[in-house]
Amino acid sequence: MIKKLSNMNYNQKRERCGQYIEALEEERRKIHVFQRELPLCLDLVTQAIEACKREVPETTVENAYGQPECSEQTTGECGPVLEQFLTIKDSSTSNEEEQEEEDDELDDEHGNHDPDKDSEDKNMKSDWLKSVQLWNQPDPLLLKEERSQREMMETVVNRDESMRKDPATSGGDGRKREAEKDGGGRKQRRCWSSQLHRRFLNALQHLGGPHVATPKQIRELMKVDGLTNDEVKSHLQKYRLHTRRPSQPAPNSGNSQTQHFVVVGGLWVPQSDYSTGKTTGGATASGTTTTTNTGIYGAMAAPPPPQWPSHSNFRSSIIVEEGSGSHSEEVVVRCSSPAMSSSTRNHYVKKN
DNA sequence: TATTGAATAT
DNA sequence: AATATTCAAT
Repeated sequence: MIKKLSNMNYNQKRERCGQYIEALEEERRKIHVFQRELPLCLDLVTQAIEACKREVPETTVENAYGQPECSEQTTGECGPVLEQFLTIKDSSTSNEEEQEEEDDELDDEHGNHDPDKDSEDKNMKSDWLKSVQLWNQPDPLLLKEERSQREMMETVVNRDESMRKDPATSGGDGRKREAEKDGGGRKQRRCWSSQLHRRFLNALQHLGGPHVATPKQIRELMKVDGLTNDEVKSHLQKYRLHTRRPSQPAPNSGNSQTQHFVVVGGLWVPQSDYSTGKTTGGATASGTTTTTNTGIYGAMAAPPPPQWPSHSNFRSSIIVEEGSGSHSEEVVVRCSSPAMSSSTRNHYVKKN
């Protein structure tokens, strides 16, 4: 009896998986059109499909008892991905959402099981862990090993929640108390972790570039609570500064401008950052990629492009569209971002 | 007043 | 260099 039941159950689930795969494949077909704009998307969907296929077809017999779950308690890697996509599927086809999820997801993945990375990446990892709360919470002494697992899981599940939770509220002493205590003291510095910065960039992207994005908008898009307008403003200011045309401060000697950039929503971003280098299929936007590339965020540690220190978060340079093609092999991808169209301050399109 | 960008200050 | 704060303009 029970046997039968569970069997049924399994078959059902299996069927569901099949349907799911179909759905995914359809989705992939759709996305495929935007291969250039959403290479990561494509990649992820592809991966998901593959993962599903891997899990479903084979394990017919053994799994009858083992782990009938296809989408629930899946083993490690597949789980999160599936859930992610399920969510996406549920929330219908909102491109922006998708994109956002994408990025986060991507980061997670890289931060977790990318094999080839060392010193730099260890930093990344711990950083990633620390920035589960995005703020600099004073607990660098905990062992990463144990925590990593636990927190990773937690984070994957309700990553967003934990993020927008107020640090002061959740046990840690935030900047608040000190600030309150000492009325005249300065605010505690906000540390822009790469995660935070990523969200920043993301928002920027959605808003159509640093020139059109406004601090408030950015803050709202980032959905990181506790984050202040002023903080964003400051960060934005710095970003803009560093993002200007590298003219004087770049004593870049014979640096061959071989950096490949991608314009996405008005954002110039090193191709490596955008396509994460881990492209499957032809997703690589025009295969110029120097495969050695590594980005700050994901699994890459590329040499600082034009003038940025490698430890810096800002790796993109905004360059207003101009034909003066001094950059040899730039790839221009235009991504119709919602904010691009609706913005009173679109003056950034001004050429030269 | 609220928001913003630039200039300063730390 | 990276944030915070101040200031003037909108």
